[in-house]
Order: sequence, then structure tokens, then C-alpha cells
Amino acid sequence: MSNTFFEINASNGIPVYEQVARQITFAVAAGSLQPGEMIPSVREMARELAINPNTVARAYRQLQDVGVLESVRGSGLTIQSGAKSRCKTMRSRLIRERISNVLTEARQSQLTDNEIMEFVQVEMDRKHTKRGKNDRA
Amino acid sequence: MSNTFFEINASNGIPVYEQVARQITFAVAAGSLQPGEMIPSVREMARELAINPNTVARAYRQLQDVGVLESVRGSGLTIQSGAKSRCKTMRSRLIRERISNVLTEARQSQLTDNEIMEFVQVEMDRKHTKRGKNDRA
Amino acid sequence: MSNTFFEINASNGIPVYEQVARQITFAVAAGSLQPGEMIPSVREMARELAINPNTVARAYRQLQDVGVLESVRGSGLTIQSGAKSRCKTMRSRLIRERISNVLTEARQSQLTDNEIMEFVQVEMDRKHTKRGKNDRA
Amino acid sequence: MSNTFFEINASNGIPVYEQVARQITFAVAAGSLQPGEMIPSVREMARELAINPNTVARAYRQLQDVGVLESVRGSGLTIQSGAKSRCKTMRSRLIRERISNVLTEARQSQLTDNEIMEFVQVEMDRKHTKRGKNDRA
DNA sequence: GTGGTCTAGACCACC
DNA sequence: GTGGTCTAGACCACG
Repeated sequence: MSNTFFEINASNGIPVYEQVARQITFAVAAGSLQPGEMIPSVREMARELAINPNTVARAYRQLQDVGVLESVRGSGLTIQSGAKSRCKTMRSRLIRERISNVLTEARQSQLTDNEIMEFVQVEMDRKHTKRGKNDRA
Repeated sequence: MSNTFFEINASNGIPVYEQVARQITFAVAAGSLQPGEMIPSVREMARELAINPNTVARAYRQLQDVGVLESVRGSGLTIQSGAKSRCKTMRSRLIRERISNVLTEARQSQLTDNEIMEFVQVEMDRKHTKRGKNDRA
Repeated sequence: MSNTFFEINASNGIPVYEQVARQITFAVAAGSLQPGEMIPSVREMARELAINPNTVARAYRQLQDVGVLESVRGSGLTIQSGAKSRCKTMRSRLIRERISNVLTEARQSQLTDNEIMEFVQVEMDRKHTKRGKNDRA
Repeated sequence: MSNTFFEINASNGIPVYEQVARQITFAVAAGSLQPGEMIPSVREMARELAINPNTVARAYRQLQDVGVLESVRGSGLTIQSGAKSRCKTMRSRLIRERISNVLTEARQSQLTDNEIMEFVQVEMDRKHTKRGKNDRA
């Protein structure tokens, strides 16, 4: 597995362990990680991402709780068999939730729908051309 | 001044003082609060929102730091003269930043642009009909 | 009496009543205000400076306490007879005290004596040419 | 790091949190604190200075706002990489501002330039011999 | 009455 | 362990 789908941002307000958990979820949903496959050990992942092993462990634990990962005695953690569809559902829910929140605040700020959609279009286009940086959520 | 523009949500992760600061910024940007006008005293605002005066004070202090509010010794706080345009700029920046972050994560999750825009449209429409509630981000 | 020696700065951290008291003291020390002379009434002074009468009253009261002003029954306040020398002493003390404080902080910041004296010279010269504005102390 | 550069004076009118912030700024400017280095934790600093942790936290927060400190999640606060030059600029500005204010008042008091410079020299010399204490500004 | 500062103590999330 | 937030209450200076 390449870790191309990981972009840990230590200063954007979102807990690191949650970023890890989410991105693994997304990777499973997208098929980059296949059910049955093993994921890197806690300490390996920690080393790659240059973060604290406890943080990785916490993300893995959370993913076990929601049925994405499964521990295989003595060997490590694997993607659960039914995980893909579950991850797709979670992905939709997570993304829609965030979209909803942002739109709520945007309308609350008394921007018009047109102005909001304009912003969405502009940002969408920008991401096609250059790699955007993301700060605080 | 009516306090219709305030919706403090104690459990959405965003610090209360920041919610207060943001919504005042938005109100100034939208013209609901006019430059020169005085804003409710720390104690009064705290009473209305049922939060601690220190929390309000912190929001007000932050708004002074960025040049939105101005302290008038012994009398209270007023909206600075040039605040409106500054608030509009800040509003755009804040909202666009959030939009950008969400879109970044959405694309990173390997949803297609069409799927993302579909979500945006759906959520946008939902907000036209019913008052959406937002939980955690 | 012309009020040319007054420059109330509402936003420099120094209490307004103290600015008033100090500047009257300085005016007496410099001879702009003569012993025996009456000073403007509280409300007149307040009107001229566009500040609260209570603030002026407080400054006057303080000046009575230190023996600069003297109340004349039914007519107002006058400069006490021995006030001039006393004001000169106070002036020296006040100014030296402030100079001392600034130099203390400057040396504490680990600027060299040369750098500090350089700053002093530059600022001194600037005040010869243009009218300098003073912000926070 | 030794805390030799700290002298909190609870009764000189300057807020304690600002004294803390300033002296840290000066220490960074002077190189006593190096970029990348961690500064004592809020609680530790509070203990050393015998003040409330919240007061220290406020100073640290302010230093984050101006880009001197940087928060490292769960571990502490470090001096930002570009902080040194920024602190030097701030130091010059702060000191010059104070010098300017004092000179403005001194000239306004109608002392001659010679008298003022005399005071400066005297105070400067005094600080070479004995440790001067400063009371109220 | 106003804002500003400081203290004290609790709770939380993160590492 | 760390910082961050929030509450509560006191005191002060100013008008």
C-alpha cells in the first residue's frame, strides 16, 4: 500500500487521530485499501506519518469499534470483509455533514445563495489546477 | 438591536467566544450592526446568551485586536468606523476557507466532482425548505 | 487663558483625569498659569476638552490634594501662591520617573546603550521637525 | 533556559500578561530564546512567576496571535521559526514608541531640550552603577 | 454603569 | 503530561 492518500495536517484543528481514521475510511471506500488486506502496524504508520504511535493506535481502535478494521491474532489488523460498503456510507455521511455545516454558516452570514455558489465554483476550479493548501476547518 | 443573528451552539466544537466573534463580524458585514453603533455590554450580552461574561469579553477583545470594535473609556464598545468593509473581507475569507477545506477533503476522499456538487445542491435545497440543524463538524 | 497646552488623548492608556492634572501642573511650572489666577470651571473645561465633567472634577480634586489648586468660596478654584516651585519639582520628578522607566525597560530588552541613545536622538530630532503623534505609553 | 530575564512587577500599571509577553518577545529578539526551542509550560511558568496559569496562558495566546509562538498539539508551545526577526522589529517598535511618548510629554511640559537630555543622561548613568527600581509610570 | 485584569478551579481533548 | 475553554467571582479604574 502506498500512503499517497495521507495528508496529515497538524494545525488545522481536526484531531490527528481523526484525520487518520477518516482517511483510512475514505481509502477503503474508494478501493485503495481492499478488504482482507493488512494495514501497516501502529509503529510503522506512526513513523511514516511522523506522529505519535498512541495517536495511530487511537485511530485504529476507533476503526475497530465501527467495524472497519479487525484484529488478527498475533499478526496485526486487516480490513474487515464487509467494510467497503460501510465505508462508502460513512464517507457520504461525513462529507455531506461537513458540507451541510459550511452551507449553514454561509447562509447564516447573510451571503446570498448566488454568492455562496460562486465561492463553491471558484474553489472547485482552483483545485483542478493547483494543489490547494487547507488550513483551519 | 435585535439579537436575531445569534445562535450559540455549545456542542459543535467551535469555541463559544469564537462563535460570538464570528457572528458579530457577519452582522457588521451584513449591515445589521452599523459602524458607530454601540454593541451590548459584556454583561448584557452574557445575560442574553446565557454564557459567562468572561467568554463574551474574550470575543470582544478579539474583535478589538482585529479592528472591528473600539473601546470608549468608561462607556462601552462601539463598531469602528472602517469596520464594515473589513468585516466583509473577513466574512468572505472565513467562508471561502471553510468551503475550500471541505472540498479538499471531499476530493481527497475520491468522490467525483459530480458527486460532490450533487451533495452541495442537495444540501443547498434542503436549507430552502426546512431549518437544518447542524451537529458536530 | 488659552488652552493651547492641552492635548487630551483618549486612547493612550493614561487616564484622562491624570492627563488633565499633569498638564495643568506643567503649565503652572512653566508659568503659563500664574499663582492667583483662576482656572476655568469644571463644566467649562469639560466642554472645551469634550470630556466628562466628572473627569475634570477628579483632576481638580487631585490638584487640590497636592496643593496646586485652592478653592475660593463661592467663586471657584485658583492657583495656590506657592504652587509654582512645587509644580516645577513635580514636573522634574514626573518626567524623570518616566524617563527612568523607559530606559529600564530598554536596557532590560538587551538593547545596547548605543542603540538606546540612537533611538532617543532620532525621536528627539523628529519632534523638531514635525508634530509627532503619541499613542500608548 | 534560565528565567533570569523575568521581572514581573505587579504594581506598575502594566498588565502582568503583557509584561510576560513583552519579556518573552525581548528574549527572542536577544537570542536568549531560540526559534524551535520550547518554552516552559503554562503551569510551570505560572509556578515560577507565582502568578495564575490563566494569566500566563493569556500572554502565550497573544504571542501566538502575533506569530511568535506556535502550538504543538499535546506537547507544548515552541518559538516559531521566523520569530527572531519579527521580535526584533517588535522590540524596536515598542521601545521607540515609549521613548517617543516620553519625549513628547517632556517637551510638552516646556522643559528645554537640554534639560530633557540632561535627565536622560543622568538616568542612563545611574543604571550603570546601581540596579534602579521602577515604580508606577 | 462600563470594560479590564487577575485568580481559582473545573473539564476537555490530545499525545 | 500538555494547552484550550469555560465558569465564577473578586477587584480596579473610568465616567
